Amino acid sequence: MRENSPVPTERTSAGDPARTLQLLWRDASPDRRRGPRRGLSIDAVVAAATAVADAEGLDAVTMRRVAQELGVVPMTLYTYVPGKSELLDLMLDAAYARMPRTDTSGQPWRRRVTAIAEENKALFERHPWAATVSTARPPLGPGLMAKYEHELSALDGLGLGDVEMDDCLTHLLMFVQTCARAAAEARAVRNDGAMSDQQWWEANAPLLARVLDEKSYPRAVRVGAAAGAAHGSAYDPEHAYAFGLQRVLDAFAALIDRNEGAGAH
Amino acid sequence: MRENSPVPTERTSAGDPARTLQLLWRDASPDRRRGPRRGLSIDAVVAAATAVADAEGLDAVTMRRVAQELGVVPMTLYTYVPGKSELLDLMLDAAYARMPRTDTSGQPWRRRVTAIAEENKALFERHPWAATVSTARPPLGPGLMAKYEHELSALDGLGLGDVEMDDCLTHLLMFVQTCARAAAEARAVRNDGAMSDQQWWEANAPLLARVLDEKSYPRAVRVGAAAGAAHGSAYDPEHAYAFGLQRVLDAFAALIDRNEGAGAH
DNA sequence: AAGTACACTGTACATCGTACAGAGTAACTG
DNA sequence: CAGTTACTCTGTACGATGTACAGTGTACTT
Repeated sequence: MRENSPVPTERTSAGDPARTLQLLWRDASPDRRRGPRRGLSIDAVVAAATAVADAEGLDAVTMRRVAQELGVVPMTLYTYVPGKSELLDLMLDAAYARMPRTDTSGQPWRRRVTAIAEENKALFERHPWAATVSTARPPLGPGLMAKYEHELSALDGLGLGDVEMDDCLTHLLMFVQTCARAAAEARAVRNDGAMSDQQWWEANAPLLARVLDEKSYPRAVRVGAAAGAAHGSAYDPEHAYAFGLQRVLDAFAALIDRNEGAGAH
Repeated sequence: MRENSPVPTERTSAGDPARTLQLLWRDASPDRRRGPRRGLSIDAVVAAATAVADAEGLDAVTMRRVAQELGVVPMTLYTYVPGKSELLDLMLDAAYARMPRTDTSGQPWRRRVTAIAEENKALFERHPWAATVSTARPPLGPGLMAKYEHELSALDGLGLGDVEMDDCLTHLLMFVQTCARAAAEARAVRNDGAMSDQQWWEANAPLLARVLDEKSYPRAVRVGAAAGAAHGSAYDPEHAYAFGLQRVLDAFAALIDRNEGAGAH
């Protein structure tokens, strides 16, 4: 039997924001700490948690598991990190910080924007869990800041206003993250139960055919069949990304042209 | 202290797919059932769960809670539904089924597509939890089918191929759902802890100002400030939706024009 | 009247984040 | 040097969750 429950979106940034910021920026108040020397470091904890998440998904990242990975009892982690949410914040910001940022200055804007999309896609491929961490109240750490600065530079000089630049970037990043999340879910479902995509469709097809007559749902049946045939399966995340990215680029083109037209007069 | 853990995306469709389909289509094998009469109905269970989810969010939807709402012991629910995932499937498909579907035939395509977006936006406003339920392996019930059929009709007759129609619809729906999810998360964060958005920023501002010098992140500081000033807060879901929808429409326009151009010759 | 399939109940388990209280250690204070 | 204090690390414990499993009683079929 598979777990069939809601897909949890993990929240970040729960506790004291100031403390969280200090952690993100590694602003350890260098008071000569008294007691025993610390056996670990924040970075070690973050690295261990990230390793677990990369290898086995976010669900496997439990305080118990991370502690075990570090040869320590679970509660020990709480001397490094206020709680699990903050740990996720740190993981995410660290992942942002590690992203390679290719310099595309001088290249045409479509290539620049595509590079941003690809960099984010690569992030979510290396760290699928990152796509499923909620970023309401994002981790305002050095990683996110460097990422934001870098990505804005790809949208600079196109005649967009500051707010428009932010809007466009948000739009693009939401798109890439949504694709990554969908891909991660698709992968999770595939590996989850004993049931492959194929088996699932084979199990559903007969009953579905009986109940889904072409008279009631003519377009749905036709288009669903066409789409299913085009990409091999019910849903092809890679195709959705490729298609969607072209749409986003077209949309930006229209916006830029409009601004140029307005600016030209 | 707030919960700071990952935001769970609930999964659907875990158990036997055939059984799930039977439930979705209410294909109760009408074998003369033997034992005592059932005190409840699937619809009652789904309605109770939906009411809880609407009022208190998906986290409040536990088997214990739904059972209590129905004056029944938790395990009783399992005689109506194989598990929680299937319950979520049923909730979602029922919500799809209830969506009002405005007839926009004859109207210009931008208005038709906008109507689709608005209908989905309204769904997620009435049922915020619906945006957070994962739909890898969506609930292939009558609600989804009716929704799919209806939405395809808005994209019909524009010169798009069948696969393109599906791609466009997927792109649009992913966009709306992502906005709704972000809005739901923003709302959750607001109501979650004792901390309002304002308090959070006020708590963060001093430390952030100290660490975020304009030399290192010139664009980020400038654009971030501009965006924050434009909409009142750090993130304005309503604005992101309005902006993004125009982009999606522009993108569809480009695709349609291209097809017309190709078709014209 | 006997048998059977089913609805419903109660208890129980593993898992999670983390509160809380204790034990030991190193630096500061005198 | 001794005493205090702040800190690290540990062990135990709690409430919550989905649901497996083993009853208990009911209404239909034979």
